[in-house]
Amino acid sequence: MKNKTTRDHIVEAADQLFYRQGFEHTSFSDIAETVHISRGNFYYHFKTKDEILDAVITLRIANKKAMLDQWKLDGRQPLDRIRSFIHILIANRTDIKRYGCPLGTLSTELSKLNHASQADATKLFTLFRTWLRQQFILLGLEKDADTFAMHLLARSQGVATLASAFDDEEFINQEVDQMYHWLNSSIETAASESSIHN
Amino acid sequence: MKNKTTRDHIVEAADQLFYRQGFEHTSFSDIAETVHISRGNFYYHFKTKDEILDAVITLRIANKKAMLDQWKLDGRQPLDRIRSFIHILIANRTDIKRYGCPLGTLSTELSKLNHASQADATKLFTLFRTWLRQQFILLGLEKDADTFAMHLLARSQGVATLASAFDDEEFINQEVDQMYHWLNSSIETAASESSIHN
DNA sequence: AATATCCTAGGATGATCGTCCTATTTTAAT
DNA sequence: ATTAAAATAGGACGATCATCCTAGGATATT
Repeated sequence: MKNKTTRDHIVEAADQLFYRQGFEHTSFSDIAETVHISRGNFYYHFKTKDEILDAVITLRIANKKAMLDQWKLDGRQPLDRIRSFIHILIANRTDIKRYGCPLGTLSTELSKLNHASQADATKLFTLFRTWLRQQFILLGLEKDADTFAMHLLARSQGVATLASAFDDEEFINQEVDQMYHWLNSSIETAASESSIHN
Repeated sequence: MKNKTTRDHIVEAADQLFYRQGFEHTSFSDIAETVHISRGNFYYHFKTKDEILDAVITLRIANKKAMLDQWKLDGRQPLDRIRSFIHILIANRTDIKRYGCPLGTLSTELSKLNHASQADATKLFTLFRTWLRQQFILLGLEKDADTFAMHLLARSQGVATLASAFDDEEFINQEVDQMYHWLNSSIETAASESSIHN
C-alpha cells in the first residue's frame, strides 16, 4: 500500500465534504482546513474546483468498482451479490440518515447547477445499473434485467432520501426487508414462467 | 381572485428558481431580474433570503393542500386519490425529468446546508405522508397505512431522482405502471387476509 | 555540495453575494 | 389638495469565494 500523497488527502477530504455539505457549499478553505494545508498550496494540486470534483468522482467510481470486484473475489453468487447491494443501505445507514445517498445527492446537485460534470456523476449510477443488470442476467432474468436494475436503484434512492428527510433509520430496515422479499418473488415468478414455457 | 401583489410575484419566481437552480445557487439578483424589480426593492418585501425560503415553502404547502382538497371536491374515492398521487409523476414528467422532485431536492439541499428551514421542508413530505396514510386507512388498511404511505413516497422519490439522472421519461412510465400494480395487489392481499380472519 | 524540481505558504485580486441605507416616486387617506 | 404611508430604485458595504501570483523551503539527482 503506497503512502498517501497530499493530493490523495485533498481528494478524500473533498469527497467527504462534498457528501456532507454539498459541492457548492464546500469552499477551498473548507477542504484546506480539513487537510491542514494552506489555501495557496491547493492551487499547485488542483487549478480549479471542477478539477477536484472530477477527481472525487473518479475516486468514488474506483471505490465502488473495487467494492463490487471484492464481492466477486469473496465468491458470492449473483443472488447474494444483489443482496449485498441492497444491504449497502443497512451498512451505511448512519451516513445515509444524515447525508442521504452519495450518488443521488451529488447527481441532483450537479443537475441543478447545470454543471459539466453531471454526466460523470451519472456514470456512478450507470456503474451500478450495469452491474445489477449483469447479476440479473446471470440469474437467468435476461428479459427484465435492466428493468430490475433500475427498479432497485430507484428504490434505494428513495429510501435514502426519505430516511434522511425524516431522520428515520427504522424506515431503512423496513424497506430493505421489502426489497429482499421483492427480490425473492421476482426470481420465483420468473422461474415459474420459464417452467411454463418449457 | 385577488390581483397578485409584488410579493406574490417574488415568491412565485423564487419558487421556480429554487426548484430549477437550487436554493443556494439562486441569488437575490436572479429573482429580481425574473420579477423585473430592482434589488433594492427586494429588501422592502423580504429582509433575508431565509424569509423568501420560508414564504416559498409556505406557498408550496398551500398549493399541495389545495391540490389534495380539489381531488376530494372532485368526488374521487380513496383508491382513485392514491392513483392520482402516483399520477403526479406522469403529469409533471417533463419538469421531473429536468429538475427532479421539488420536495426531495429541496429537502436534500437544505439538509446539506444544515439550514434551519429543513424541518419546514420536511413538512411537505409529512403532508403527503399523512394524506396517503389517511387514504389507506379509508381503504381499510389501517395496520399498514403508514408503511404503505412511506413506501409510495420513497418510490416516487427514487423514480424522480433516476429519471432526472438518466434523463429518461420512459422510466417514469414503467415505474408508475408497477406502482399501480403494487397498489392493486396490496389491496387484494389485505382483503384476502381480512376475509381469512373473518 | 550544487542545482533543478517539487512542494508549500500566504497574500492579492476581482467578482459575487446577502444585506443595508437613503433618496425618490407612487399610492392612499384626510 | 395636502400629507402620511407604501413602494421602488440604485448605490454602498463587508464578507466570502475561486483563482492567481510570488517567494521561500524541501527533496532528489548528479
